[in-house]
Amino acid sequence: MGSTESKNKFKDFLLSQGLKSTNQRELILEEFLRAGSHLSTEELYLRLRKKHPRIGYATVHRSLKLFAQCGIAEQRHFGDGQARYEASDHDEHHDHLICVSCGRIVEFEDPRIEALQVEVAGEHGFSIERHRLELYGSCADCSSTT
Amino acid sequence: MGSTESKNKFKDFLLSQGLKSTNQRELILEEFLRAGSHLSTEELYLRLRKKHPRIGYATVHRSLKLFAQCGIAEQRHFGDGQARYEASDHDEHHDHLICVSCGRIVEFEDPRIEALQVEVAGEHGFSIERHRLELYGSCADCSSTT
DNA sequence: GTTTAAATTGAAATCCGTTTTCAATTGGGT
DNA sequence: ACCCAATTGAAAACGGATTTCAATTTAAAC
Repeated sequence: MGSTESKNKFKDFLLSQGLKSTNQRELILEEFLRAGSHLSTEELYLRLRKKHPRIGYATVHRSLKLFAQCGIAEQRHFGDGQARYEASDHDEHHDHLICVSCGRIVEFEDPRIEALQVEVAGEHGFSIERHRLELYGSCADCSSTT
Repeated sequence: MGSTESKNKFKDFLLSQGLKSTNQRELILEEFLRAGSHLSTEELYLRLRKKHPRIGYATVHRSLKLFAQCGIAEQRHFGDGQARYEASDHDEHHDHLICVSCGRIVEFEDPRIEALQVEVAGEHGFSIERHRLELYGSCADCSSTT
């Protein structure tokens, strides 16, 4: 999903919900899209504060929730206790590789794994809505340094 | 891992660490093993309190951490914001199916998925230490009721 | 351009699960 | 029985997420 596309989608969402388009929301969305992946609320807030010191944490928090509601962002939890958000691609789902040493996060997808998940769930009578797959280990850089 | 086996392992662990075997720890371990799977600290605490009102929440919390340290329990997070503990089988790893409607948690394992995970990680230069796979959907009971 | 009602904002307060503090108690080696 | 270290439970502290509320801003109506 392109940057412009996300912005339009967000505007449509605001309109459809009777919500208002504000300067803060635009700034936060822009920084969110620019910053790239897997930011926590805190991290995004700190980045924004450099250029726009008057934006409050609560507004960043609320904006991220709106982004998630309207489908341009997704909330993730990687076990460090804080929520992270990523821009959503929507058609293509992906999972994550997380380096336990340096914290690097790599996205991947594998249709074979997805297919097996559906199969296994079916064997237990479940129909899957969504899933979470995270692989924790050492990335190439960190493996070689040890 | 059997109940007796877990208890012995815990006692060995306590000894090896210079920690003490106390009445509370025994009671908490027993209830934990009896209660079965995926309890939160709060839930275990409430169960214990019925029979042993003098056991404090903090002690339950600390005991669960000890169980995890010594390998007879594992901490899990299923996205409802609180940690859950399950008795660990140790040789056989398993993943989880979670019913989003009734909260039922089913364990499963699939060597084919595990193998693919290793393969995919390798393609990105990662060596896996551990992983987390959770499938969220509707169980048979809840699917039929809708 | 004004007016107006409703939504939004930011600072601070609150929430809620987790973890720590600390004085009192208990375990277990001597 | 004595001693010292570990343990306990109540309460406080913690940390991230969320809410409150008075002041401000939006945008629709006039």
